[in-house]
Amino acid sequence: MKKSPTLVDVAKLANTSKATAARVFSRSKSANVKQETKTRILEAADKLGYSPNLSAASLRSKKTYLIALCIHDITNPSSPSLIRGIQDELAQHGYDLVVFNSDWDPNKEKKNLRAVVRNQLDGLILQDPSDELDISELPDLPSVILTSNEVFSAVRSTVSTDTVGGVRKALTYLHSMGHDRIGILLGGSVSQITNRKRAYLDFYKGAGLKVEDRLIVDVPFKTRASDTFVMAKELIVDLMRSPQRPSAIFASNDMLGLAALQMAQIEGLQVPRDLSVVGMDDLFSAESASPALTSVSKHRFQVGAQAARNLLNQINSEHSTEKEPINELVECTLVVRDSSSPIVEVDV
Amino acid sequence: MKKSPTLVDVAKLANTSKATAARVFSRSKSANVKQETKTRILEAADKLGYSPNLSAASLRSKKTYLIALCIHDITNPSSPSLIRGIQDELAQHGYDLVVFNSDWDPNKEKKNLRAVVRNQLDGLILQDPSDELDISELPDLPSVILTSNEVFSAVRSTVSTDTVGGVRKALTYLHSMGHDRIGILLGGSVSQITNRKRAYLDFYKGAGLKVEDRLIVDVPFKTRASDTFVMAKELIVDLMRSPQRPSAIFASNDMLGLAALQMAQIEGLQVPRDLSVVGMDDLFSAESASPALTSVSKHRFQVGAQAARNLLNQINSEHSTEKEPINELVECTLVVRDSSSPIVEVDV
DNA sequence: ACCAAAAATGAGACCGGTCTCAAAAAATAA
DNA sequence: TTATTTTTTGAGACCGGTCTCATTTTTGGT
Repeated sequence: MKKSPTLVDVAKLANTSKATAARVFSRSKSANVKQETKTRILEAADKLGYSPNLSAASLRSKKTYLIALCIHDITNPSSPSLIRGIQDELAQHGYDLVVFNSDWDPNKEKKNLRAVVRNQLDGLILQDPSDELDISELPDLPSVILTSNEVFSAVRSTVSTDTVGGVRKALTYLHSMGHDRIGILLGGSVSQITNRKRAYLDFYKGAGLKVEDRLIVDVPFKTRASDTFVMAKELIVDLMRSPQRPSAIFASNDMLGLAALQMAQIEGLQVPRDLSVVGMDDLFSAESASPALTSVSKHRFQVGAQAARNLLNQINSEHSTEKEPINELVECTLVVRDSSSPIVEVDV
Repeated sequence: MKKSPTLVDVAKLANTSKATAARVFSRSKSANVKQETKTRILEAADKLGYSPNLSAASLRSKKTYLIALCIHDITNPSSPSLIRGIQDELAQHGYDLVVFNSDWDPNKEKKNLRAVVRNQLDGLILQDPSDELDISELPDLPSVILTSNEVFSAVRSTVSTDTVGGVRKALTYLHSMGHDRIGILLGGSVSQITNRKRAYLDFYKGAGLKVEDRLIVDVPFKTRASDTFVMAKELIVDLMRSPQRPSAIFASNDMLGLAALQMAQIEGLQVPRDLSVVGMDDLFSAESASPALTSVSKHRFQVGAQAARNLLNQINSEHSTEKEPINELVECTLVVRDSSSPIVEVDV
């Protein structure tokens, strides 16, 4: 690992000044270097194997061209498409992404935010900040928050998913096929659970259906997906074995939907003949399930892309007067597959 | 976004010199600052809301405490656990991770490697470099390569998976349950396919079984998982409908295994009674499939952790004489679930 | 050919830390 | 108390770019 050449070395070899050489490599503004000198410099750089030192550049220019993404857990199956959406958008503008996990630990979350500012990252995309995080603790840099929490949307740009609408779409779909006793599996964070439960109750009320408490199942949140999965399966069996089982189940995320499929099979229920199942997230696991799981897509890729675009706008208009935060809502889409069908008969 | 305070500001407020203040925040070596001065400096920093500028630090110290991971596609379902393995290990030593995707594009791969050196990242973990990448193009920094390609393992540390052993484990398992006509679904890159095909042929030869070409199915590689999935399903149907269908299928990755489960259901074959299916990767999708898919785990999390550990060792022993590269092999493990069982009968 | 305007180049301060080395202060020994 | 060692502190160079601003060169119109 020998010392790598610097701009001065290149300039010297190209017989020009450091400043001119710099202009060739600088990513900011107009170059204004004569074509001939430019090639001379590039040749010199090439011969020396020169590579600009971004630490030095960013020290002066205050730009690292790195964006932070703070999420809970990259292991979560919906993270990858979110990330991809962000990265693809950022890549077009020469930015790279650093991903931080908090594991749902507020302390780790704060620690990550500190790392973001220490590292001089140019922007931040923050997923679902915990309640422990006060808005005053948000670092003072361009940022987009993925949340529907009004506390944050009041002060920062946000992108959120219209999950309430998504739930409504799923239930409307099932109801239109004759299902009027629909079980709901609620999982995730407390706010997610309450949100979706409300959407469910609203729909039931609006459709003039009778709410049965036993059809509403809360699946306690566990940090490890497998744990939630195991727990979910027990609760689902209870639901399936209850005296009057529902003709359809809406799972508020695909993992719960898959658990339902698995238990249905074990319980000898045929999907969708005996039971329709609809999930939410539209993970690849839904597409590859047997039978393929009908699911509500939250378009995570688009959410990521949207957030990145918003962030880049902020970064590029930094100078201008303090802009109002922009709050965007991404619609859900129902993807119908093989796990749902019109109701056939009601067994009592 | 007002100017943030610097070390000099802190030093001034604490009534000490820049150098002393620096010692309090520097992460390298012994501090040797009197307790009293230290608290005085920390208080000053706290009052000003000081946060060290890592760009400046790394310019001088040549350390960014950032590691690069260059993979093909973060969207690949086995990426997250790999990443997590790496991050958890790195986090313990104060390093963060930057992830780059190549999308199997050699040019993008090279571009990413250049970004790694420009950004002065302290180390590199590179997944399965493309054949177009010459070892001379590898950046000159601590690195671990995830590959079993000897070209690379000769010159750099590597961590690879004993996939050949994994295939053998799966086949041995199926054979021990009476299956002697086992279909194999081959997917992924060319080298992956040839590797596993060889393992399959070796096993068949060793077990004294007769190889039937029609039982060996190559699934062409597509960049998008969904595309591969669709293509796979067609090929699998052909296999299932062939005059003498196998009693078991070994899929060289879980996606193909899931496709097999799905097609079995559509074709009216009951798994595992009519057909045993074994996958490879042990994704969460395998656990959540119906029936739960027996799969060969490649322990991606451990692979990541191992790679990270190896890398950190290199970084910490930089000064010492050029070390020999270390090549590590991670064993596979068979995870038996519900998609496989002893052969019941052979229908002709 | 001459002059104004535009384009290209160069000199050198600057970013905010780290690092070396020497000086000052404190601790310990004699 | 004084000499010696150890701990703490400070001064200032340094890392490798970017940025400003002045200077030089080129261009273009007349």
